[in-house]
Amino acid sequence: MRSRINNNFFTRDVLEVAPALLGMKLICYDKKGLQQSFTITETEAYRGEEDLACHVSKGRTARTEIMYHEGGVLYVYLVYGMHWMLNIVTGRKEVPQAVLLRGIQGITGPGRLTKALGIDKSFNGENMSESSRIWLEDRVSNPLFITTSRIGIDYAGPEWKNKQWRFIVKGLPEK
DNA sequence: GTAACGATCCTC
DNA sequence: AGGATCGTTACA
Repeated sequence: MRSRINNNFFTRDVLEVAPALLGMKLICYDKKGLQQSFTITETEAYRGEEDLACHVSKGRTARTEIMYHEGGVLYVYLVYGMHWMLNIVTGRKEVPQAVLLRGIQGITGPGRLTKALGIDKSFNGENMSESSRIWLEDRVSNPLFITTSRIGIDYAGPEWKNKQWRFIVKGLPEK
């Protein structure tokens, strides 16, 4: 029996948490109230105000306030007017970081992921170690993974664009 | 009040 | 290659 991941896991640095999420089970109730289970296959790290790809680099605002919370809560926001992005806040209080969930088994792409799970704005701020509708369960083994640069952040400039902060389970089936 | 811009995805 | 589509943000 796997156990629910508690807050000690999320309060670590995002660069530890992002790869450690690979292979974990994301349990979530869908729109019909049915419990669904998904293996996490792709994540991306966003780390602090100095990281020009991270939303908090543009200042502490109403939207990004949740990233300053202690790790373990969700940061959900809308991009391009139509896609919800699901992030897990990490690190200690006042240390703004988050992991973007980009893929789960059978589904690639952060927008497709939230659509499949029924994630929307109502999940913003949800606590992963206490929520009754979404949580994580420990992995059985540590999957091998590769790293690449992050996607869709050209505006952040080469230094941050080139950080190998995207983590993908190795050997995923094609499409 | 207005305007610009996305941590994307689908279709052509 | 281009369009969809709207919340957030900055600025007047």
